[in-house]
Amino acid sequence: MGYSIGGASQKAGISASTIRYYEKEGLLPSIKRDKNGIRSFTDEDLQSLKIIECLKATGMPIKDIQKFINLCADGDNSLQERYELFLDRKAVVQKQISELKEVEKMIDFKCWYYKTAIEAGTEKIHANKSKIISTV
Amino acid sequence: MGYSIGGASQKAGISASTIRYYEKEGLLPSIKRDKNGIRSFTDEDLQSLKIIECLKATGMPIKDIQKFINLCADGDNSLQERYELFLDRKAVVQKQISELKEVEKMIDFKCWYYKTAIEAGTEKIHANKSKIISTV
DNA sequence: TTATAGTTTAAAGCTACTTTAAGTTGAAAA
DNA sequence: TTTTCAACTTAAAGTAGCTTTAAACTATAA
Repeated sequence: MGYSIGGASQKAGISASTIRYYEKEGLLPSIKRDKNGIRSFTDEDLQSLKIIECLKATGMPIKDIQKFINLCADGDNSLQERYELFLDRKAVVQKQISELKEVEKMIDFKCWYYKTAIEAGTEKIHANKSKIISTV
Repeated sequence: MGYSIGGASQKAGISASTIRYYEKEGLLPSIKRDKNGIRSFTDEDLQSLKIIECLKATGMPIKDIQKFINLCADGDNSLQERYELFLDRKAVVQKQISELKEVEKMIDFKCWYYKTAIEAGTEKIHANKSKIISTV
């Protein structure tokens, strides 16, 4: 029987309208319909959605994901190309993680900045550190 | 003298048009202009840009960043609120990091999947692992 | 003095969705 | 049996966060 779009949406944690949009953009070419035109999702379709979300999480544009989906349809001919695609994505996601760690450091600093300012009753205690601290 | 928008753009690693957009959205209320209307950025303005980028990196919408900028103008009255905002953002960024680590794991799996498939000459070696592996 | 490089604004274009509107379908309640 | 309700369908419009384009202005270097 498969899942309805509502069921697939719940299982995948993606809104139904986003799934429809992905299908329209060619990211889900294998989704079947019943005689009334209602979509029926298999477990494989849900796995495809997971891969799509994974690539999207690395910041890959929809059009590039669509190209990857096309590569999959090419079968064994595109194995090397798909391998390299994931090697590239690994580098991207590692960069993203290290950038977010820097962001976390900055946030930690701001937490300290405000905590000490609250204790002192005023932000002024951090004055004349202009090179290090902005007023924003 | 301060920096021109081009100089600020280079220093901050943000495009000039994005900076203009941020100013228009009220994220940079303190940027001065010369008599001809040309923007002049101080080092403090660049620091503000860094904080904006930091909040944006946590996925904070422009409108919420704008609210934070307004809080800053409230001075010491909003210290507690700003502190809590950064505590929230710390939790968000930590979640983002752990999610990206999961994404990296999935990519690692895909790298292994394609590497072994290339060695075998075909993706078929991974057949009947349907619960674990999708064809996409 | 005239290029050219950089600035300005407003408006249009783009991506990745989300929301709305109007219609269809199947099952449960009256 | 009828009707009502939730869930599905599509097309089109709306939104966020930029980017690009067009037309105008300005400072400096050749």
